[in-house]
Amino acid sequence: MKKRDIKILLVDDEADILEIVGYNLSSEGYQVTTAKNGIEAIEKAKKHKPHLIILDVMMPEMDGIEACEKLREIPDLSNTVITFLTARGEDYSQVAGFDAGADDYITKPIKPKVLVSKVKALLRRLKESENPSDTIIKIGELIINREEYKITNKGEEIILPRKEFELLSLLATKPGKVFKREEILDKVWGNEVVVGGRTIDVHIRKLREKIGDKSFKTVKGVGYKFVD
Amino acid sequence: MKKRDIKILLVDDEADILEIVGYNLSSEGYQVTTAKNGIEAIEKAKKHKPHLIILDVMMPEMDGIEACEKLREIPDLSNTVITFLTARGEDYSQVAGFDAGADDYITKPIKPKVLVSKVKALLRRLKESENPSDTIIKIGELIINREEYKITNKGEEIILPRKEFELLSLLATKPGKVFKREEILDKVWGNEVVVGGRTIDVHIRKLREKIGDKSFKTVKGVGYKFVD
DNA sequence: AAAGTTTTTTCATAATATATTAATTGTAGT
DNA sequence: ACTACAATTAATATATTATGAAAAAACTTT
Repeated sequence: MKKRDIKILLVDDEADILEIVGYNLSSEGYQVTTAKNGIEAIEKAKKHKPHLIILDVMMPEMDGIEACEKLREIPDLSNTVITFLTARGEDYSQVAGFDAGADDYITKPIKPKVLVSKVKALLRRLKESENPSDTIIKIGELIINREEYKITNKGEEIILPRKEFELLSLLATKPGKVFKREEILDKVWGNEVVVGGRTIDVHIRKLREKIGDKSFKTVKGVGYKFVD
Repeated sequence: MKKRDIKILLVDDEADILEIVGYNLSSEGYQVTTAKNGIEAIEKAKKHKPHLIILDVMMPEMDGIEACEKLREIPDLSNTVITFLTARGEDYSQVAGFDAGADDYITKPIKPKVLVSKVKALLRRLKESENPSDTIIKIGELIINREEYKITNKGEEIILPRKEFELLSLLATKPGKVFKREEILDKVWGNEVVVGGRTIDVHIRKLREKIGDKSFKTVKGVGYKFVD
């Protein structure tokens, strides 16, 4: 996601703060919306679906904690990061804040540079969870999550030992392609390692048991392929 | 960060200078460590991870510039400010110093007041850039406050030793993700440090005892993951 | 500086999961 | 039906982790 597509909602009852913090974030390229109390915050949050909400704890009308709880109940905002603005040393509000569903807090007095770098950090977190691209391989009903070393087949979670996992990963990178035994040994075992001729078969068999017989096709004299 | 938590490493071959400068900084409330040559400086820097290093350019054994280059290569010291002590008018060493990665220089003869105010200025810079990254990590009932080095599990506060804390922090940054042993060593221990193969297991065990057995899943042959 | 405490690391051993082999049976393709 | 290769099964070997206890190192307190 590009920086200028990131929306931040800034909530504080002091106009000064809205202005200075808003200015700093805007000049970083973010889209900033402001609200001056909890009620307004919820309205605007529903409307704009911001990625990050910066929420003052002490506010008239509806305080930050209450607002946070309400915000957390809005389904569209489940991925939104919420951070509190709190006076230094207010331990109570910090703890209550986390119960209410906040992700972080920033202490007043606010130093623009600190704030901006904190915002960047929070949004980095957001970005990371955004692209699970190449760590995940999906074929039909089968999902291979390389990061979590986890397989999901027809919604059912399967845990495979390392070699099996890697063998499956390999075959699944190109469904339909026949992988020669040699190639499999090379990629899964590493070609220095010498293993007997039937080792691959055994692993294939285990995969067949766990994933499904028809998914693995034997090509006699050549190798194996994974089919959809 | 509180003043008394700020560590300064002072490096000079002249005992007089160590004493007078050290005294002035200590009485300002900083934690001062000293070294009398470059080699010792590197050892102590690795050990103490100072926030500021004041380094004499002219020293026996290993001169300041060489030491500075070496220091800059230590990963833990990437945020450390390094400043040179140099005789007035030694233009050459000043230039070379910046190439080597110094942030500032102080000219001899040293006037304590000037030095102290310079140090304060340098550390102010540090504070602003102070890594405000993911201060809070929250997973289910577990809250990790990296700023305060504190864990709260089901409302109960837990104090963990550094290594355990850092290991937990790492795993918790991506629940579900399997962290390879290698990666863990790299991020928690720093891969220059060599520890035996079973060290990670032992730390995981401690975490299991303290946080809960089911939260940590081992993936044989790969590593460990934190699960919700 | 010494004694005590906590944390970190190591090491040996047990427990377990995973990988490989080997022997046997099965089967597709000529 | 023969043959070459693959499938199967169970037994065996190997690799990897868990655990307990204790040494070493790092910190604290006196």
